[in-house]
Amino acid sequence: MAAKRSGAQSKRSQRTAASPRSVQEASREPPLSLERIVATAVELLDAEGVDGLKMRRLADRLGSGAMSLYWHVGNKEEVFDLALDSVLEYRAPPQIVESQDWRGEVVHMLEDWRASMLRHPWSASLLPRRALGPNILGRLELLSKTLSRAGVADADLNVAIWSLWNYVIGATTTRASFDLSDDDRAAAQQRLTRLNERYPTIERTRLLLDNDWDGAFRKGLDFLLDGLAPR
Amino acid sequence: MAAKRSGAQSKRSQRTAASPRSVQEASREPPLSLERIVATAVELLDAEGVDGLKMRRLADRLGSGAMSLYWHVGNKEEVFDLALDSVLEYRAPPQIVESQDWRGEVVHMLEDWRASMLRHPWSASLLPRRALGPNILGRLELLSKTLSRAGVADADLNVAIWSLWNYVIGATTTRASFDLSDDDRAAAQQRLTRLNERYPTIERTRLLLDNDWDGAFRKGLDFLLDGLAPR
DNA sequence: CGATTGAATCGTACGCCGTACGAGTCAGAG
DNA sequence: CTCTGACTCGTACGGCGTACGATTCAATCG
Repeated sequence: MAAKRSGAQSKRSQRTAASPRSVQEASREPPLSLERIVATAVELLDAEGVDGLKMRRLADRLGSGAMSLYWHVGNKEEVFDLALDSVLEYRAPPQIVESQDWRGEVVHMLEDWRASMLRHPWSASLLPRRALGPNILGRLELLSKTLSRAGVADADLNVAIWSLWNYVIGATTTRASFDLSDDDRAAAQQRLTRLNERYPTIERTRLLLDNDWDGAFRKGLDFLLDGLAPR
Repeated sequence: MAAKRSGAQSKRSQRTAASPRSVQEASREPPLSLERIVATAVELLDAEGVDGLKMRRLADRLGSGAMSLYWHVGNKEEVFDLALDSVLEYRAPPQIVESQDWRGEVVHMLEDWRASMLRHPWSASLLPRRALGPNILGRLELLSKTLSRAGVADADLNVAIWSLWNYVIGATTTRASFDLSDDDRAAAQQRLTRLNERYPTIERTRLLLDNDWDGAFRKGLDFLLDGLAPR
């Protein structure tokens, strides 16, 4: 049995350091590796979107044959999982010991989360359907720890975390998919105006035209936090 | 030019009423129609999930050739759009004139929304990426109207609506994709326990094992509404 | 040193997908 | 009877994910 690669453990990559560059002096491409594959997949996803990621195209960008990828990953789904988690790394800001400003920390992390996903819009549509990678779990852990230290009872903790998670997921997926061109938005508005008698209220408040996504995210988040932990 | 079908206008289906059953007395299958296609697509999606909907398979169920569908719909994406919106119809409960209980109405509509989507789990993953059909717009309009009558200022209305929308989207997509078997859940928990030193807090509160989705949804929604419109 | 091994690469091929195209069917109108 | 237009469908094409087996090559061992 060939065994292939087993799980998430990495045992590759102590080669470049030791080998004398091999016989082929100028083989331009560095060797394939999980890291390169994931990084290139992210590039490709950024450039072409979810539907643009094809194994053949990914291999082209890597300068390799399509089937070579399957030595490093089990299948295409795994590429999605790895690309998603790789984009969600979070380094908490440096802070002198235990900050008192738990609310600021939560807002900062969630806004960073949202920003990361909007930098890679494909990630928003992927997140809800995928396995929880280490970076995602790390964010949940941080959130949990912060809220817990802020005095939220364990009994309410899960509800609080899921509420915030829901909010972030919803806001980013919506934002990512409603990022229409101005033309599209105008068309949508026209359609809505034509149906004015059916949807008078959302037409009046210009729900579909409202462009201040960042502000709305922040305001809504504040409301939610108010509800979760009244000051 | 063949013109095909133009938009959403329906001009079909005044045939069954008038025709004398045709020559072929026992052509078992009723004729193709948008309604039948959408209804069958929903069945198929329920049975096989998003990836299980193939044009050929859909045609099989309808007893027609695969290409016949393309007379009624433009492409596969349109089938998704129509199936999604068809599943989100909402009939507001009968109520004597203007109810005072705006909060109850909102909660009822949103819980119904969530229930509808969980009855058809594929719909949750589709919703954020799709066009707004009439049923979805109808729900937004109802939400908007109710909150407005409850006294929410127009300036805050959009934020309130999007916050609730985000919450529902996030909760349903998460719930639909985390609906693991007990085995899966146990495996996830094991993995988490093995990494206990990395994620102690979410391990302690059993975040991934918490099974009370309905209760969490309701509680989180209450928190959010508290924040949006303090009683 | 040559033989062996196992990690890594890749060419070919298979089955399935969405759907373009154009030929067929058939009811009703002229 | 002919014509027309709504509707159906068989065939075919290009592209997809990936199974499979051959191939390459550096490291290892007798």
